[in-house]
Amino acid sequence: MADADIQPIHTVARLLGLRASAIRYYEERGLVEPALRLAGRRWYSPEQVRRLAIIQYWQAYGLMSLEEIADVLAGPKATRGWAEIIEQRITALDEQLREIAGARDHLRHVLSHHENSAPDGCEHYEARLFNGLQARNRTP
Amino acid sequence: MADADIQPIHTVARLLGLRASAIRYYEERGLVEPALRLAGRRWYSPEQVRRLAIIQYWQAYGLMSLEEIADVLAGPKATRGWAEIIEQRITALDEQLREIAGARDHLRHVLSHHENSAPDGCEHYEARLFNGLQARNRTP
DNA sequence: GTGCAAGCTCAAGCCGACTTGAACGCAAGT
DNA sequence: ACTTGCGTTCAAGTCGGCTTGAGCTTGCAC
Repeated sequence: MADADIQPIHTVARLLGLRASAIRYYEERGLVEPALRLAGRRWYSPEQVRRLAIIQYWQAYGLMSLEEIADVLAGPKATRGWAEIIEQRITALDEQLREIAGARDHLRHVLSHHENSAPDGCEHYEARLFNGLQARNRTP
Repeated sequence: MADADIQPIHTVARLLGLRASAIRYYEERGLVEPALRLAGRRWYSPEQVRRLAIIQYWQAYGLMSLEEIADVLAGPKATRGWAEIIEQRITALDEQLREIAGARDHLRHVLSHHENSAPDGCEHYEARLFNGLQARNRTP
């Protein structure tokens, strides 16, 4: 019954909505390995499929780079900064949530107040636009 | 007094936290033009600076591609789908907000429940991971 | 008038995340 | 025996968004 769960690359790819080439690429980058190779061909166990799903999930919308995912998946044994990476990510995601919500409201505003004009040249923008700026310019 | 508001490229770049090369690139892609050229050199009015700020704001976090921003900035006169582009973006941003919030909670969970183990191999994941999958696999 | 920093243009390079193409391997069906 | 159809490797290409480098021009200070 255990062997029935093991799947070839295209099956996994189709299940996850990935291309086989992407899976091979993840392997090349050290993120995942097939459970087994038969005559050179890759076979994946449910465990690896889950791992691929995690990779895909974390990587969606560019939330984490493959390298960061690799670090996190390697776990505490391999990476000193494991928890730190995740904490940083959480902070970054919170920031990102605020930014995106702001951008969305901003677009809603454009839609409701500027139906007959290009969206630039409106004073309503100023505040939001340049608030963001001040935040960004603290660093450089 | 109006002329006092007009600024050369590096001043604008510094103000916005951009590189001059990025501003030239935006111009090449048709997103912005200097108000004036003196002996070939670019000078920007507050209007253009605002436009650059908009570009930067919308482009942050890959929320919109430069091409989409160009379309939206071109306005109703130039683009039939102006409002549609923005509506699509709003929808996409809402979706993105949900995804990112989910990912953040997910990471929080990893942090609190897996301090001593690699984050894969945990059943808590399954639901969220494969829910997302089902959504993604409706299309292909 | 001589330097030299800053600007300009144009082409090429870079990064991440893949995809694509060429050339080949292996196993099953007819 | 041979074709079909995935599979494999490795190198090179693609895309977006810039950056960098070469080679030339300008503006300003001394």
